[in-house]
Amino acid sequence: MLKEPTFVPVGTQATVKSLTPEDLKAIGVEIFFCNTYHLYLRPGDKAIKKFGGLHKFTRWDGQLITDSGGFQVFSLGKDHNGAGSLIKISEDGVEFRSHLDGALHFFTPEKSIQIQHNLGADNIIAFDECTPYPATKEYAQQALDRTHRWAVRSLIEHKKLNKKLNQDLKLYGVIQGSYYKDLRQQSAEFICSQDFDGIAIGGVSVGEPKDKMRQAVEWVLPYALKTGKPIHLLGVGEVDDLFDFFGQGITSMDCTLPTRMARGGQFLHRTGNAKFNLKNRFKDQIMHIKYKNDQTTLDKDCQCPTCQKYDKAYIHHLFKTQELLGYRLMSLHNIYFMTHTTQLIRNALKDGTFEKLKIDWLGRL
RNA sequence: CCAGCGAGAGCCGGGCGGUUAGGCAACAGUCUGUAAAACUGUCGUAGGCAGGUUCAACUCCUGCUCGCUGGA
Repeated sequence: MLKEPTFVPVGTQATVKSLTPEDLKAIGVEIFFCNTYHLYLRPGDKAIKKFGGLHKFTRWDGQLITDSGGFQVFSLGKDHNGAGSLIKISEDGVEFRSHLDGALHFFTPEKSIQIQHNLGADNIIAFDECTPYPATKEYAQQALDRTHRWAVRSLIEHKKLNKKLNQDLKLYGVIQGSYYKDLRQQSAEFICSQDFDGIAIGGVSVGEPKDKMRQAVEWVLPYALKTGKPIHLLGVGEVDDLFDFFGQGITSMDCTLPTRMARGGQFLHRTGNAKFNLKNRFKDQIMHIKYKNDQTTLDKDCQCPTCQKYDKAYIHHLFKTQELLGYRLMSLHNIYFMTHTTQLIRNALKDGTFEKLKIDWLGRL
């Protein structure tokens, strides 16, 4: 499990897109996040189990965490360009229509946990519903109660399997509650009272304004901190989030953003001291015409493998020509930026210099 | 010299007497437990030139220019 602030890149299909395990090691990655739903569909959890589990399959000897499929209840539930919802939720579980071939699959909490045990990540997550935003209070309450019942079922199945398979996977329970204070607190109280190994905060970064997200986390944090267990913030990871949440005791967060942005040509960087916290302060687009002849690196003083050798003009060219190397170099850089910044935060928290560091970066506390 | 065909935005290109072609490129924006090497927006009254017919022409007609093909 993760004891210190850790940024967790996302490798949905058992790969952080475009990078090898050696790359990940080189840029300070300790753990990455795989997905139960996607790996269940392809290549299949049983296949992965036969290969000896995710670690052997991927040749990654660091830690791994799998998501339960709970986020897909949200993301596949949305209409994508009028394609219609691919899921149906009931008390027992969720009916998924595969986005690959339309076939029906049914996930229950037990099934999600079974799949996750087959996949064999070090850390796994209870099956939940990532509540869409906005949600009515009635719906949020109903979804929350169901998620709690699923949490208990997940926990029971997990303990059973850990014993049966002689494994010691760690299970995170997920707090939901949408954007209602009493529901969030109710959820925090319940999840924190159960025998989970870690606490995850979910249902955030689903389209809500950022101040609401911060508030929802703050409602819940006192309960989670009291348990002394690792606290994972699901799906969050803009640069300012690292400071806002690690600073308050969150121990890990995962996010697709650094890798997804990388593939879109956006690179993370830090330029000078911020007097105020401009949106987009930490990101820029390599394909902008102004970088066509720019022979400086993506970020001044960056120690990542990309910035050790390559300049903006070259990476600009790789993106304009859609060369695969561009995605790779940019992913290396962005993830390094996240892990390195997290490392700075770790150190500052130990030294007691965190507030100074945060003001230095964000221009605020 | 004659005949046939063709000419459209930076490039390619379908259609049509009236109302957005479309694609690519270019430029910009968006992305927070990945249906994402994705998505969105902008590319300005573009129609080889000159006339004619018509309420209305990129579309029909005439001439010219240029290009391709074939023939003397």
